Amino acid sequence: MTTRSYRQHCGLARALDVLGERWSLLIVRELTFGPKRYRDLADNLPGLGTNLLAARLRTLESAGVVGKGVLPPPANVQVYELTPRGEQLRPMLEDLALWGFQLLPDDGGDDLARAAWAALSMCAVMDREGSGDVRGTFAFEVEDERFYLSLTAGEPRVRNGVPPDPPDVRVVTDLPTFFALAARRLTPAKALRDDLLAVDGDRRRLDALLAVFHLPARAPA
Amino acid sequence: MTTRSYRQHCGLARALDVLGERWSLLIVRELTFGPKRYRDLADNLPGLGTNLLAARLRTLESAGVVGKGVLPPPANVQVYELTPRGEQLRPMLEDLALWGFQLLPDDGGDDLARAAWAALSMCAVMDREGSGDVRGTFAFEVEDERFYLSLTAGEPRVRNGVPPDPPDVRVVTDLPTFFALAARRLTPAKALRDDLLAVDGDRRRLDALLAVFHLPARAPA
DNA sequence: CGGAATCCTCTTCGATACTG
DNA sequence: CAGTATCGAAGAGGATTCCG
Repeated sequence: MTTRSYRQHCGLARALDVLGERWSLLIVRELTFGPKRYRDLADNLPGLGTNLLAARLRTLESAGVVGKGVLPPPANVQVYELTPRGEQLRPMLEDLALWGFQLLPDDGGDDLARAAWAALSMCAVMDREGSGDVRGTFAFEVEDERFYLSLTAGEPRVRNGVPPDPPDVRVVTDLPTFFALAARRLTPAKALRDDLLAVDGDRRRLDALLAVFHLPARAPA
Repeated sequence: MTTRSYRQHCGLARALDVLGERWSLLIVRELTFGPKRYRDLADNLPGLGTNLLAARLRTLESAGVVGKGVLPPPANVQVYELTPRGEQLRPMLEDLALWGFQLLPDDGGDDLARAAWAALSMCAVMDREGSGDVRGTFAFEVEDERFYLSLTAGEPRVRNGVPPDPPDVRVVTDLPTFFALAARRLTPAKALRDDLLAVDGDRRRLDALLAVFHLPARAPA
């Protein structure tokens, strides 16, 4: 498996030698949410064959973008995680996500959707335009997804799993409601009234959070 | 030719549906230097088959990233150029170029090298870290390449061809010397002494320009 | 059972030849 | 000059099997 190269002495071409193959950047996206095991990566990337996943991880590892780690006991399982060099890619992924967001159809069709992916774009917006005075840790449970958004210190971040410390707000909902809230087609108040949403903690923090999320408008091709 | 998609309702995945195929971002890179004809694109992207180039241009065009234009008379030839949506990609290309730069081998091997590609990274550095009080238009003639760097108003930019107005400084050199200057392994003074470089105009401006170009250090894999 | 290597089919890529 | 047509080679996708 001799890795293909553009053979150009150019930073962009070199970056694409490492990251430009199919699925590579989506693997990096998954790892921006925190360390993941092989199986979880495969589950979040349907269509990616197990042989390719292994090959991509090998390529990314030898380029110093991802590394293998071991979760602390009692888990003791092997996980893949971003190295510092991989973490450097986060702002580029966010920029690309915002750029691509304008090309997304309003209706997702039957495409796979994950709330954490939308949360990544939200972080990107807050990174770039500030998050006002919204602070705190927000734990989300959207169908089978568990992730949390921390706006405590530094940059906003989405991480998978449950927060290490009790969150300020805990939000339980389903995927359509989450997307409707993010797109501001629905207010938390109305979602609560219709029993589409459950909130633990200070609800006003959630209102404040959603007020900052003005994702860019979508423009059709 | 039904264009392949990741089928994920995610901005990044959508961006990669459009830009993630082989060669696409390098085509965009070429067009960041200004409008180009089909042949010039093909010449700068060896290894890219003409059928693929046509296919990529079609895909990029239908995604609203590139458009067809016609050069003003008497040229009257068809060119491809970035649309505003394509121009939005410039900062991401620059970020990726800087990220990939650290992975470039010191010795280019027998990879294709272009001075304009290095100039793109230089612009990226100046974009991010400021260009001090360096101002002006710098025309470069590096072997068969003609491009210019403008630091007049707004952001630094590299464009191919010759500047519309007479440049403040005109620099003629060869590729190894250009790279040595950019990497600061060589000073303009010494290059001039060794007859590797010719400068028209205020030479101190060139010194000032090169002083700003501290490209990131390269770290091997 | 999770983490991969193997096999096989299908699509895409890359190079050349060809056409308006 | 600006593409289209063609074809062998390489890569992707899916199922299955192998290892620990």
